[in-house]
Amino acid sequence: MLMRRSKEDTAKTRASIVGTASLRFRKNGICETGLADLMQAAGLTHGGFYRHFESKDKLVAEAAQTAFSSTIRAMQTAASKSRTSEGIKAIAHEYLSPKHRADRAHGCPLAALGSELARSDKATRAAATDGILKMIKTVASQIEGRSTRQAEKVAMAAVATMFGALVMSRIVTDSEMSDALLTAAKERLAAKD
Amino acid sequence: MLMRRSKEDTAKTRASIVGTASLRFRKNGICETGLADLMQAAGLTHGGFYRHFESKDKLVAEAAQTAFSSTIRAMQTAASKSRTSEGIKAIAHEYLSPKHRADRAHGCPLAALGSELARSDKATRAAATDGILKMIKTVASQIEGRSTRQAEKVAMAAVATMFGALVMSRIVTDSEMSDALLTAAKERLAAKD
DNA sequence: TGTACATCAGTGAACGCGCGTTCACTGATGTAC
DNA sequence: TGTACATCAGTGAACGCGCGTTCACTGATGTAC
Repeated sequence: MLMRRSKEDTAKTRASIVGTASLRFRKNGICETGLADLMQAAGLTHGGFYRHFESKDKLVAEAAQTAFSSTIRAMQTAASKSRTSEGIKAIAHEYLSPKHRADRAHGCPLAALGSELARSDKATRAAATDGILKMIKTVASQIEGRSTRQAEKVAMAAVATMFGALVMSRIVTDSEMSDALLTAAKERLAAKD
Repeated sequence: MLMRRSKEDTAKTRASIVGTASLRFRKNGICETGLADLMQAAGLTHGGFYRHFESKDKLVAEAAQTAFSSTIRAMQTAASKSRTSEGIKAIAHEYLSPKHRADRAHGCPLAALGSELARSDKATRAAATDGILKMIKTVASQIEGRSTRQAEKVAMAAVATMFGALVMSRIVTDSEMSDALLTAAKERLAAKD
């Protein structure tokens, strides 16, 4: 049993708790995820939690930020693989895929936790706001022939459509309807307006 | 202290529990709402809960159904007040209003509980599926000049856009951005595709 | 560079609390005769 | 129609459990001399 670690180890432990939390919150929900389980999943005992975080709420804010970052990165990667004119289609193809639908833990935190985030404290909502804005800007950057302002408006609606469709596709018990929701959103995003 | 009630009273009590639950779940979340608080809000003690429901999960499924019904009714009412060609605009105007954004308890359960519903048991998700389908059909009935199948596809994307935008507008801490999200979705829905 | 000591990451037991659920009890309702 | 009794809605105390959080303790790290 090792006690006090080097500063490097401490930072690694902290990052591991945040990373584990960002997966488990997305998979099972924030309220439904206990700190003891979480710490065990990160290979630690629950007592040590408060050496790294003031409260569960503080961890939630950090875990949300981490989750948004990784989703934004995935969107940028998807877009970078195609011409700008096809960028939105590429993002939508990944976002609205059966793979993303099936893997909440590694997917968009907005889709995994949206309604819980709306009830979270200021710090978590601020982190989510930043993440949402970056998602919108990422999508907007793929829109040609419009002012930044107009492109962002279109991007806001596009993100809403993708996120809304993915959540519904996850709720629905009818698999044909679930697929249809993903397809309908994809077609809508591909259409000129 | 009155004991056993008439059948009529029993039915009223049951309906009151479901109604109270549908409000409180939407306001505070399902996991965050305790049965003791819930029963107290309905004017009862917690012990009596199991005379009406097998478990909390069973109540959740019924409360979801109730919440969806009232939202669908509101959509139908909004649409019925305008010409069919303007029906979607009328629905979007209500759905994407600051009033709806501010009042989770009486609003759309998909927006209030979306990500929690995705993690709920089969019965609750089945109730939500029914509600989502009826919402889509309500919107689709306002679309002219398309086959039923095509109208439903467009309606799926429209519901996704409205629901997604409302949830984001509730999360965001920047009130200008929150308004912009509602407006952007409204404009997108008003546009011909 | 080597030694003495303060720091603090991590442990594991314990805190009070509220959770969903169960149960013995009460007494008006509804039923059987 | 009137009486005797079974039903069961609602009460309030209790169940075990897991929650977020606290704390005394351990001992390697990092620092001061």
